[in-house]
Order: sequence, then structure tokens, then C-alpha cells
Amino acid sequence: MSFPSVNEQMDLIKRGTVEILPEEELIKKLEKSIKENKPLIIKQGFDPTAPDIHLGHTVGIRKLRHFQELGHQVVVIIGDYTAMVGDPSEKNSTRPRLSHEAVMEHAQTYQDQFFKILDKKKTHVRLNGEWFSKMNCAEIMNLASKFTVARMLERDDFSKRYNGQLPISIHEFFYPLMQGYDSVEIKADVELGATEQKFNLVIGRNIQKEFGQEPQVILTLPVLEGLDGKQRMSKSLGNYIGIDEAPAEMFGKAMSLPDEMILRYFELVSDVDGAELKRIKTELENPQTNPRDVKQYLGRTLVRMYHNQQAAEQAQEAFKQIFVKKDVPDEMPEIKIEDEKIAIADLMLKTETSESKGKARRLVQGGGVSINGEKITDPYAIITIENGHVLKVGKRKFVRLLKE
RNA sequence: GGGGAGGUUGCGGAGUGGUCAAACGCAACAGACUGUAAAUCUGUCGACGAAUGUCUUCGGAGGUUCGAAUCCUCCCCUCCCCA
Repeated sequence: MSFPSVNEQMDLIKRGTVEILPEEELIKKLEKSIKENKPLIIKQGFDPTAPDIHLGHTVGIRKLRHFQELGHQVVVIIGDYTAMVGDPSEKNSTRPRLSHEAVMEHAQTYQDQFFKILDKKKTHVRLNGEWFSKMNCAEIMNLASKFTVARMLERDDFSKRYNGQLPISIHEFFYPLMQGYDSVEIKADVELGATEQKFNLVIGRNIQKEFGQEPQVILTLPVLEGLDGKQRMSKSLGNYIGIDEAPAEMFGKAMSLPDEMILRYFELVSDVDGAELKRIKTELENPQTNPRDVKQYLGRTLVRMYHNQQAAEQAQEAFKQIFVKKDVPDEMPEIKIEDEKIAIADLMLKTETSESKGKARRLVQGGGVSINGEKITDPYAIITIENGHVLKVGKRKFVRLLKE
């Protein structure tokens, strides 16, 4: 196996990254790897708490992919053990502990999705329960002794919670330690993580040193903002684009992004190369350009990456039909209605376009509901079902009504 | 172990016996305007009912009262100070 030159490697590695700490160490590691013809071990961890990978995750996964392309060894750690204990960093402490089965199931889903981006053959997947389940108390104490409370409290979210009089459980202090210990187990050379992970990543260096290993280089990546363009993309905030989503969904969601996000998305989660990225940047800066068009290109790119070119074209066409021509989509859920006549609120409940009747009526009152293009104004309207009529609720919910 | 402060509808945060389904802000949703962008304006924002209304909700369980988010008892949880 032969590796590209250090400069070439650094070029690709640096793309989209926020920080490499320390950079000289990475260069040294790369030089050594070339000399000894031995790939570096690149690590990133994931907690299998949510079984769906969205674009936010792909920022890191794509970077792992870059390392693979350069010939290095990627090790993905599934934090099954941490997940079983229940991740406390999310403040909803009532989260149920996950059963081992659930964790394994999630882990499987993760892997299926990882390999849409990563090369399966060049990826090791390890569960950290492999070593943590075997650790005894003395070993745990030993690990715990390698770090101080004061240093823990340096961490931003701990100190914020501490000062904000919010609870911090002792075991939460173990998370960084455990994550660091993962690096010891796999002898990581580089660990990737989002910028907010910096603290944990740095601890990994310390822990490795304590265990007599050469410390890993840490590489931080930006946190991708979600569809609102402000908050991080996350499933619980509902502002995400999942990589398993249908083409139309993916495209539509991309179009709802704020304009300022266009370039960032191209940079962080698309596979366009450096030259193309530059071209897009210039295009966006041109006042003649309608950002909408570039956004459509983004939408197509994403659909192409996770589906295919044809699906991308179709998604764009369908989108235009609905939102530009204000037409109805060709494809939509079809629901059989048995009743001849039905109150609008009941119809919306039945078609799952509203969660409750009260809400349905409010939507009608707000002018958000139409049938076959005719706006319903009376919240108590009785609808006569016609075969094939289209119920539209809000901007994007369409249901075709079928008569029995 | 001792003392103090708290737990309110997605979040923040009012409310200390009836006028409280609970102020206000944020978020969210819908409408107008647009490019399903941003900004702005308007409306809605527990459930059921056509409706007077009924039901569920203020950490949990009981209790006092004609009536409780508000008072009492026990319990659970969190934070701060002292040791």
C-alpha cells in the first residue's frame, strides 16, 4: 500500500475542518505512516441512541471517508455501553435505559447507514461494551484517578450547568473518561469529533498518555445547523434531513434552508470537489444569481448522493410542480373514506393531517385547508367525498381521497 | 448530618383559595407577502363537543374546603450554603 504525499493528504484532511490539534503532530504521524507503510488509526464514536443518521452526522462520517480514501484505517466506535447506561448530556433525564437488544438493533441500523458513505471493507466497527463490560471496580477507579474535578468543571457545559444550578450526576464525569479510554483500547492516532466534542477529545490525549501511549491528534469539525439555520441539526429538534429520506422529502427540506446555509451545506455535506465548491461560491456572490437556483442544485446533489441522479431530477420536477406551479404532486398518500359525507375535522383526523379535531378546526379557520383547490372556510363544514379529490392541509400535506 | 430555595402547559417564566386551561416571552403551526429563504404583518397554540359546557393538566400520593396550581400531611427529585 502506498500513501499520497503528506501535503496532498493534509489538503484533503483540512477541508472543512475547524481545528487540528496539534497540527505538527499529525504531520509527524503522517510522515511516520508513509515511512513504515502503516495506516493511521482514525477513530470516531457514536452513541446508538437514535437509529437514524442525518446530514449532521455525515460531516464526521464524510471526513472518515476522506481518511479511507487516503488509505488509513477507520475505526468506528459504537458506544453501546454508554448508551445502555443512558446518556445524561441530554437534559431529559427521564430517558429510559436502553436494553441491550435495542442497542444492538440501533447499532445495526447505524452500520447500514454508515456504509452508504464509508467503505465497509476498510472500516472496523467496535462496540465499547467489548472492554467496558469486563472492567472491574479497581480498573474503573484507576481510570477515574487520572482526572480531576476541577478540570472536569472547565468543560463548558458542565460549568454552565454548575453555575446555572442544574444537576450534574457523578457518572456524567465518566463519559469523557470512557470516551478517552476507547482511544486507549484501539490505540487511536486521530480522533474526529464536532467542535463541541473538543473537551472529550482532548481528554482522550491525556488518558492515552497516562496509559503510556502516544496521544492522538484531535480533529474537530463544525456542527451543522439544521433546517432553521440556527440550531444544530438534530432529530429531537425536528430540523434534520435524514440520509434515508425519500427524494421528495430530501429535496423539499433542502429548499426550506435559509439562503445563508447553501454554501455551508455544499462544503460540509456534499461530495462536490474543491473546484466546484469555488464555482458555487462565486455564483452565489453574483447579484444576478437567484439563490433559489443554487439551492435547487444543492437539493439535487443531496438526492443524487443518497439515491441517484434520476431521483434527483424527478424530485426537482415534483417540487416545481407543487410550489412553483402551485399544482398538486403526482404522488401522494391515498386514503379510502367510507363515509359519503364527513365533517372536515373528522376527515382531517382520519387522514392524519391533524392530530385533533380542535387543531383541525383551527387550521381551517386559519385558512390552511383546501379540497381540490377550494379553500374551506367553515370549520364545521360537511364534506361530500368525491373520488380522487385532493385534501391539502398547510403547505405540504396532501392526501388523495378515494371513495369506497 | 444541619440550614435555606425550588419542581407550573415544548422551553423560559408569572401566578399564593374562586374571575386559571393558567399572564408574558421564545419556539411551533397556519394565513398574507415570497423563492416552501430571510424580514414583516395577522391569527392559532390541552382534549372532546354544534354549543351553554365537559374532561385531563401545575413533581407524586392522600387530605382540608362548596371550591386548590395556590392551604395541610407524607413521599420523590433538584439547587445553594454550612459541616
